[in-house]
Amino acid sequence: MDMINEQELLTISQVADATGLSVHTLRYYERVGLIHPIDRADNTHRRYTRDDIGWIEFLMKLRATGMSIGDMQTYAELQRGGDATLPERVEMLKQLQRDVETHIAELNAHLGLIRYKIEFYGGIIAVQGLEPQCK
Amino acid sequence: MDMINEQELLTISQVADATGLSVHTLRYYERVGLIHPIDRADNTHRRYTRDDIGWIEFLMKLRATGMSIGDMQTYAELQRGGDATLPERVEMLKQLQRDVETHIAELNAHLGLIRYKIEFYGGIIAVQGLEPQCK
DNA sequence: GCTTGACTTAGAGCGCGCTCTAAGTTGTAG
DNA sequence: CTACAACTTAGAGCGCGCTCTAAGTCAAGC
Repeated sequence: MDMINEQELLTISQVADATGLSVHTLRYYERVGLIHPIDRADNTHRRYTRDDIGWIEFLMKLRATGMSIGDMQTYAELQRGGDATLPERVEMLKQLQRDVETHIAELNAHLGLIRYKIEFYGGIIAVQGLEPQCK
Repeated sequence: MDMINEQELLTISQVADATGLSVHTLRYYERVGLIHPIDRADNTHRRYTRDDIGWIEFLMKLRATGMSIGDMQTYAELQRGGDATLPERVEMLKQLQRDVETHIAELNAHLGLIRYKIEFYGGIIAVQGLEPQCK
């Protein structure tokens, strides 16, 4: 149906569409080493593989957890080091896990206060709405 | 025991210590309207009340949920409008609640992947550690 | 009288994470 | 042959949320 699917290679704008990142951001990520140097077709245009997309989607998840670009660079660098770097990567993931757990706990606590305020203010509004009739 | 507790008024650096914000940030928050113009002693130095601290701590919680300075300005402005603005403030809080709930759900999903990777990589490391002995 | 230290202001500067611009190349369609 | 669209690069610019600087005021202690 689609030539692109058959050759399994994607242009940068197709990857942008697929991931939600802009083409600018995709090039920026490659420039700073978050993505390995992408293979080229006709020797200039990037051609991404399905694996590249998988890695980019993983990067986006790391970002969404709050990991900094700097730490992601470290992680990407380790990844390129192969299995020998697995212990270090696991250590980074464990630290991230702790950070995210702490963050979620904090958000839940604040959520409790927000809900309380909504309830409390809601009660005041209800009373305000009643008063004119009561008088 | 402490004169400050008796007069219930605090200097900017005491508020910085109490809240964890820097004196720079406290002045910045006031400048941009997140904090109402603080009363002055000797007509220049700020003197914060306990209520001011309460408000600042609430601001910090809004920030920690990811609310932007812009939205906090809107909220602070409404707050100054008194009870008449309660419905609008409740609407903002309800939107914030939805956003935070969505964010927590996303973090939990990513946390699941992180835990899976820690497990998976941990397994590989264990096998790697065994191999030399097995040979 | 002089120094020290805590405060004041207006406004400049900064780190992060993109985001965009300018100028150029290449490939295809009309 | 020309126009157009999609890509390329190096590097500048931007929005956010602080963070800091410079210059000045003021009060207390030596």
